Amino acid sequence: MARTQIQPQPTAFQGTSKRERILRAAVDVFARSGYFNAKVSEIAKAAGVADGTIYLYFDGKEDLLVTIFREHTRNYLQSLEQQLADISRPEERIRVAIRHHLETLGRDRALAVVSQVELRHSLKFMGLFSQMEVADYLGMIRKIVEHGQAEGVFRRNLHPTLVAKSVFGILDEMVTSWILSEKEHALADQADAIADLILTGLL
Amino acid sequence: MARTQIQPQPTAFQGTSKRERILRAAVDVFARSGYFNAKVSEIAKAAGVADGTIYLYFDGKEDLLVTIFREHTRNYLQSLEQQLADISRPEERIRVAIRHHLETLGRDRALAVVSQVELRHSLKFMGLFSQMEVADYLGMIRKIVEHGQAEGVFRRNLHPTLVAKSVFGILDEMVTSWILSEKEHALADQADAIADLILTGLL
Amino acid sequence: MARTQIQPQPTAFQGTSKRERILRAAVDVFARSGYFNAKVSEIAKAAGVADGTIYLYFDGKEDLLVTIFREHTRNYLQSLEQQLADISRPEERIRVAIRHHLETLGRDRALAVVSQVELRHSLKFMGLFSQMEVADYLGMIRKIVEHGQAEGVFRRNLHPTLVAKSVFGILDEMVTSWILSEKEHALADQADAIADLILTGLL
Amino acid sequence: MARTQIQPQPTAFQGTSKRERILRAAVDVFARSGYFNAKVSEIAKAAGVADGTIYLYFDGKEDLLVTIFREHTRNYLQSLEQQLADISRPEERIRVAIRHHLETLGRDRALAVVSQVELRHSLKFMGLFSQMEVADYLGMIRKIVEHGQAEGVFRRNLHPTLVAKSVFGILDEMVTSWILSEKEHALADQADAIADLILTGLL
DNA sequence: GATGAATGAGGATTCATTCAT
DNA sequence: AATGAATGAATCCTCATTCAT
Repeated sequence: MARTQIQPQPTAFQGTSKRERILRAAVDVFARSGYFNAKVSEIAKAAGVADGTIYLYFDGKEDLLVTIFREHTRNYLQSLEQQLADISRPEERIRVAIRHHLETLGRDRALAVVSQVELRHSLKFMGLFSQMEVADYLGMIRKIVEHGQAEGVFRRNLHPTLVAKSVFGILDEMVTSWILSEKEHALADQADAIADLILTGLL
Repeated sequence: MARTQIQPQPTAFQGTSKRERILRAAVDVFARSGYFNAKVSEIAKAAGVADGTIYLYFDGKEDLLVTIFREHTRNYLQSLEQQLADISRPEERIRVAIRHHLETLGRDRALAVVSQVELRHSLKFMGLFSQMEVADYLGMIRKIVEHGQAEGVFRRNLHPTLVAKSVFGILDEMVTSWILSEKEHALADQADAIADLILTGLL
Repeated sequence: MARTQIQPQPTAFQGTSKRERILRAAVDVFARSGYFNAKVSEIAKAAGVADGTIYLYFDGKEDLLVTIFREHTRNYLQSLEQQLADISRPEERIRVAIRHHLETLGRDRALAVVSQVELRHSLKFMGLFSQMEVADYLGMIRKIVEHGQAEGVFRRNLHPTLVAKSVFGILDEMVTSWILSEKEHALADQADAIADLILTGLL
Repeated sequence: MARTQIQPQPTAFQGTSKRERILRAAVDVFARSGYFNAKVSEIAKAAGVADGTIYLYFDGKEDLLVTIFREHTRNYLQSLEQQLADISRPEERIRVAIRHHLETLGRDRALAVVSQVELRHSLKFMGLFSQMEVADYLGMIRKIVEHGQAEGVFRRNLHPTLVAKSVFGILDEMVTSWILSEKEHALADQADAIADLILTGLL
C-alpha cells in the first residue's frame, strides 16, 4: 500500500516525539479545564494517542503535572543562566532576570496558566514548588542581591532572601494578573517599571 | 428522658451559630485536606451537624469556598479601613497596610492556607478572586500611592496600579512562604523590612 | 399523588432488609457470572438498589464474597449442631452430618456454586476458607470420629483428622459434581451410600 | 560482535523449547499470582520471551490455562496407566492410583496450586475440568472398582461411580489441604492411610 | 429546621491483545 | 519467527447532593 497514513494531530506537529506531544497536550488541557477537571482521555485525544499510551510515558495524571513543572523550571533556569552569562553589573542582572521571567511566561499563555494556577493545587504541590527548583530560582536572585551589596551598589540593610522573595512575589502577581486580564498586552512591557520600583523604591 | 444530650463539638464552640460553625469547619477541613479532597461529610462532622444541614445554609461545597473568601475579604477590608482611619501620612499608611495584611493572615494559619492555596484552584476562582473584593483591596493601596504622589512624597514616575500589585505580590509571596516553612516565626515580623524595600528600593 | 410507587424487585422480596437483598443478589450474580466477571452494578440492579448503596453495607466486592462465606458457614454450623443435638450414636452422627451437608447445599444451587467455585478463587481465599469456620466444621467431624473410637465403635487405627478431611473431600466432590451435572437429581439422595462407603469401606 | 549474548532465564532452561518455557512460566505465575491477577507480560518475562511471542504459541491467557490442564492430565493418565500395567489385584490397583495421585502433585507445588485452585475459577472451567480428561481419570478408578466387584473382592452394593468420585474427592481434599498447610510434610505419606480408609471403612 | 440513608454520575487506570517492523 | 510499542475497552468506587421523615 503506497498511501501514506496521515493521522490527525490536534495539538502538536507530527515528528514531535509522543512524549512531547503528550506533555504539550497536558499543558493545554490543564490550562483549559484545570487539573482536577481535566480528563486523562481528553489529554490523550489532544495528543493524538490512546489513553493507555500516556501510561507508557508517565506514571499518571499527577506525574504529568509534576513533569511539566520540572521541565519548565529546568528550561527556565537554563535560559536565565545563559542570559546572565555576559552581564556583570548587579542592577543590570536584576533587570534581565525580571524581563526574562515575564518574557518566558508571556510567550506561552497555557504554560503560564498551569504555572500560576494548576501547580498550586495543594499544599503538597506548593511544597514541591517551593522546595525544589523554585528554591534555585530564588537562590539566583538572592546571589545577585548579595553580590550587589558586596560591591556596594545595593543597600546593605535589606535581607537578600527577602528581596529575592519580593521580586518573585511581584513577578508572580504580574503574571497572574496578566493571565486574568482580558486585554492582550505584552507581559514583558512591564519589566522596566518593575525593575525601577524594586531598585529605586517609592520614595 | 431528662438527660441532656451533649454532642461533641470538634471545631467550634456551641454558642456559635450553625452557619458560623460550618464555615469555620470548612476553613479547617479545606486547609487540612485541600478543597478537592475535602469531603462535605467531613466538614459536617467537624461542624457537628448532619451532612444535609450544610445545604440549608449554603448552596454546596463551592459556595462554602466562595463564602469563606467573601467574608474574609470583607472583614479584612473593614478592619484595614479602621486601622487607616487616623493615619494620614502616605508612607505610614503603606506601612500599616503591610503590617495589617501580615498580622491578619499570620494569626490564623488555616485561613491563610485557604487564602493562599485553596482559593486559587481554578482560573474561574482566580478570576473571582481578582475581580471582586481583591480589586477593592488593590484599589485601597493604589489610592494611598496616588495620594502620596499628589502630595509629592512618592515618586511620580511609578504607575500606582503597578505599585499596588507589587505590594500585594510581595505580601502574597511572604504569606505563602510562611505557610510552607516549618519554622514558627511570626509573619508580621517582616512588615518593616518589606515596607523599607518598597519605599526605599534596592539602590 | 396517591399511587403507590411499586419498585421492581428482581431478586428478592420487598420487606427483606437492604443488606439481605444485596447479599442474596451477590450470591446469584456470583453464581451466574463468576466473581471476577460479576459487576458490582449488576449486583446492585439485582438487589434493586443504587450502586453506591452497596458500599453503605459492605466494604466492596470482595467483602461481599467474604460475608457470604462467613454467614453461610455460620448458619451451616448452627443448624448442624441443632441436628446433632439429640443424636448420640457416632455412626448415626456421621450419617446426619453427611445428609445435612448435602441437603443444605442441594437446597440452594446458587449458594452451592458460590461455595464450590467462587470461594476458591485464590490461595488467599482458600486459606480463609480453610483456617476459619471450615476448620470448625472439620473439627466437628473429627470429634465425632474420636468419640466413636473412644467408644470402640470405630476402628482406632485411622487418624481422626484424616477421616474428617476425607468425609469433607467426598462431600465436596459430590456437591461439585452435582453442580456440574445437567441432571436434576436430588443431591441428598446420595447421603446413605456415602455414609455406607465411609463406614464400611470397599472390602 | 563475537561475545555471546546471555539472556536471563528466570524460570526454565535455555535448551527447552519456547513453548515449554512459556507453559512452565505460566504454571509458576498462575500459582504465584492467581489466574486473574496474573499478567501475560509477567509470564512472558518469566519465560524470557516477548509478550507477543506467547500469541504465536497460544490463543491467549485462557488457552494457557486450558493447555496446562490438558497436558498435565494427559501426562498424569499416561504415567498412571504405566504404573498399573503390571498390577492385577484390584486392592493393589487402588493403592497404586492413590499413591500416584499424591506423588505426582506432591512433587510440583506450583502445578498442584494451579490444579487445585486456578483451574476452578469458573463454572465453565469446572465443566471442562470434569467433562474431559478428569472423566477419564474417574473412569479408570471406576473400572478398577467394577473389576474388583466382578472378582468378588469388593462389596457389590456400592455404586462404582460413587466410589470413584469419593476417591477423587478425598485425594483432592488432601492435596488442597497440603497446599495450604505451612508444614513441609510429604504428601504421599498419607497414601496408605487413605487406602485403608477407603478399603476398610470406619467400622 | 435537622437528619442521614440513599442516590448515581463520572474517570483514572490496567492489561490482554494486535501488528508493523 | 520474534518483538514490544501501542491500543482502548471495561469497571470499581467515591462523594456531592437530595428528600422523606
